[in-house]
Amino acid sequence: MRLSTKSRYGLRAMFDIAYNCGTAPTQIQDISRRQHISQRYLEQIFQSLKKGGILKSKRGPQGGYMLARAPGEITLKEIIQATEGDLLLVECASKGRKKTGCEFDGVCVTQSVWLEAAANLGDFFATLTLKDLCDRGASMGVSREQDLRFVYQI
Amino acid sequence: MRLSTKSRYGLRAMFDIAYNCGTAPTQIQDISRRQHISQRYLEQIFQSLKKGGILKSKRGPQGGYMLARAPGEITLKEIIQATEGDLLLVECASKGRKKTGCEFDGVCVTQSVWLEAAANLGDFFATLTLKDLCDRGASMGVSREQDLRFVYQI
DNA sequence: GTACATACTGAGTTGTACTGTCAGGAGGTA
DNA sequence: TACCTCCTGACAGTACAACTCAGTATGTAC
Repeated sequence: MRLSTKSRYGLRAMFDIAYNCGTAPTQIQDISRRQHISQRYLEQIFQSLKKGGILKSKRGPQGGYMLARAPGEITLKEIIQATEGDLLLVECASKGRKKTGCEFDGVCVTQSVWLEAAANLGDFFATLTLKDLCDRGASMGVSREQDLRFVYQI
Repeated sequence: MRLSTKSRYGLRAMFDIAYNCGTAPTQIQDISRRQHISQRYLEQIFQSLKKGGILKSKRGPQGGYMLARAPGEITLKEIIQATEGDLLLVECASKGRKKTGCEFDGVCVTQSVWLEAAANLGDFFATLTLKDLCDRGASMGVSREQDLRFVYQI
């Protein structure tokens, strides 16, 4: 049971934007450099996050990506759901979706367990926001990069 | 993020043993038939469960598999750990193990999140035992198979 | 309206781990 | 000795994750 790298990278990138930049658009190449994630791959991940409604983009010079809402309003659950597609532990526990094809669907003791566990995990991630991560970062002393563009623009 | 089929099948099989049979050895072919899991594949899974110390086996005629402890003493956490190998959400959050190779190891905000989430999930599975599942099965009205061997042995 | 910077899209590639299958061996019981 | 059951390791196929690439669209500045 592993989260895909899309979730791991996605969370790191979202944190990176929230932590290093305020409301200014962040370019993908900067995030790529800071987080050591392939630029091309990040582009792909960011499309998922955009579809999830938690990331906005702006094209052209001085363009880039920015959070769609305030960091305190974006939960980790949303981020993981956007990158992972869902928050299920097993395929057959997709409550409310169309039939799963499992012959034991509905009369399976373990199915109920997977459902509860997934809900449990979802609740945990829902309690955390990007702002919480920023606070952690600050207290852990994670270095915060100055936005170099302003330096050169003086 | 999905659990492997080894965990799903493993839990189903453990439940099957606890639910359908008491202390008598259960043969793999019976479990295979009831749970619709390939016999060969089950053998493989059961080796993991044996290594985890929650399943015992007996060879020869009237042999089979039995729970190593009482159903109330076997938690789902043990079962999943035995089949899954661990209970991590990401590779880099393997607390206490040797270095993971991640360049952000130790100074990563997200790492701490994955650790907590995994601990959370582990705690959830630790609160449930096979006995709990049997209770659920009974109240859900899951059919319990009579042990056919005794019928034919009259 | 040209040049440039940035995001956007979809198709390709590669590796590896999951999900089994198979053949044969080992160990008990009668 | 015969049979039953578990045990083991090797093997195969397939799907998916994890990227990579080429090219396109769209916005800003001059």
